[in-house]
Amino acid sequence: MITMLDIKYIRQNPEKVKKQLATRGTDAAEVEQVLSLDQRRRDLIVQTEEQKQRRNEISKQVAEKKRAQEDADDLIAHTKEISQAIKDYDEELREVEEKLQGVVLTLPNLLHDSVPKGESEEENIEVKQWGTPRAFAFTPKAHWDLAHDHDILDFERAAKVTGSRFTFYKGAGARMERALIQYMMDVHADEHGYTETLPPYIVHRDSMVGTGQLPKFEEDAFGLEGNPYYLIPTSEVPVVNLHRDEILNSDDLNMKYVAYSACFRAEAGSAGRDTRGLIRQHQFSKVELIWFTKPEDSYEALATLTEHAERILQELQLPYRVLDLCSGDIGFSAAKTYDLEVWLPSYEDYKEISSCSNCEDFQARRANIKFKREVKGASEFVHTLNGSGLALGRTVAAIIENYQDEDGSIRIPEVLQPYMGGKQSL
RNA sequence: GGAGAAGUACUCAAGUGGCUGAAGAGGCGCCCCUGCUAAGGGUGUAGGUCGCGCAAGCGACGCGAGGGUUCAAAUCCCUCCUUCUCCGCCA
Repeated sequence: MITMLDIKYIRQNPEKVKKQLATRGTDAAEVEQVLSLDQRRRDLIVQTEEQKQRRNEISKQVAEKKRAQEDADDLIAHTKEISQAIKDYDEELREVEEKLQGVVLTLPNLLHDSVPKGESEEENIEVKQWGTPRAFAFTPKAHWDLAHDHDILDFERAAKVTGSRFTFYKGAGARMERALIQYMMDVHADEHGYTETLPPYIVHRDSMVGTGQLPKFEEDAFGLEGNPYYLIPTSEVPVVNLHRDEILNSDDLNMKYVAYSACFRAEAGSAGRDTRGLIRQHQFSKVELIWFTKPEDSYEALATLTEHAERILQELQLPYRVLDLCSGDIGFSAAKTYDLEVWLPSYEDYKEISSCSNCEDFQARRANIKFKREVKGASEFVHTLNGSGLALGRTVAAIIENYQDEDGSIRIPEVLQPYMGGKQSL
């Protein structure tokens, strides 16, 4: 039985949970339903267990009689009845548990106390700004126009090959994305101490449930027809599930993984938004940072993880800001999230390029990931964190736009030059 | 994809219908001996989930997963998953 929110906690603090979830738009009726199903479930367990205990006792007597070569027909007849009763209780129990799971798996995580209250992204709080958006002496072009001029991104032909919201990278464009992957992986693996991974891009349903994409957001995912598989929307899914159903050694925490992968998102519900360029694609690349920590370490870890992502933006000399997401904008699995937003001249605004979240024990419960402090001690759920370090398509867009010059050339950030054969500009 | 074999506790491994939550060994804990180490002797421990209970505690489930047969299943039957070996195919 998977519990996403601790069912005991809900039972003991129903009002608190209702109030908490209301700030992220969850109806109190759902909590009520959980409570009543939980009550019914426990009643059934008590009843079925009573019967099972009786059956076990009688079975023991039957065994003794049989061994003593005595007749046990009356006892056997009695057990038959009991067994039928058990079957009936178990049947109902199964139904109740299924219903309970159905509801409980769609409840979002509880928020950390520090999360600002708010309805929408309008109410996110800016906690930091780094760098200054460049004052252009000319009218800057959007990355899709620059990319067209340089013939490094081909949206038209990608549409021909696949459909809208796909991109064909070409020449220096393809090279730049590869350079960014290399550069980011090197920084995180070599300097920040992450274990480098290259995960599967396809996972099964349980993994998607484990990290919280399913069952609630089926329409956002790409499922493989005819197979119980899904394309990953982020490498957070395979990497967090790396340790599903495991009890980790306390000495091995914190565990830090960096993963590069392509990510696939159906982007249901975002028709008409960010239709041009690299900003919103069905497939994009991302370098992702994932931590497994002890509960007491997770908020310090969130700060560190966010700094690691920020460092990439700083070294690329891209102006950005950090937002503390409000209750209405925060993701389903997260208890606390900081978004990094990079300055995009074509938007004349900041645009999300990284999202760093502490999921606390929400994913750990779903994916059953625990740790032990001592050999003989009780096991506890770990905390999981994830953050983009960074999303690559948007990084390419940001570089192209922020590094353009009046003559249409695009300079290459210094840290990236060694990864691009020493080239200094396009 | 085809044909075989196997999946038991932290690890290896016995068990083929009832007295088995599961022999044995390793490991691990404690004690003794050996002036260190290695080795030896003794002894102890067995994980997890769920429920009831203020608690001590009690109970249920559990031998890859899920069903079934039976009064009773680690043990019999079915389905699935994984691993290994052989064959085919492929980057």
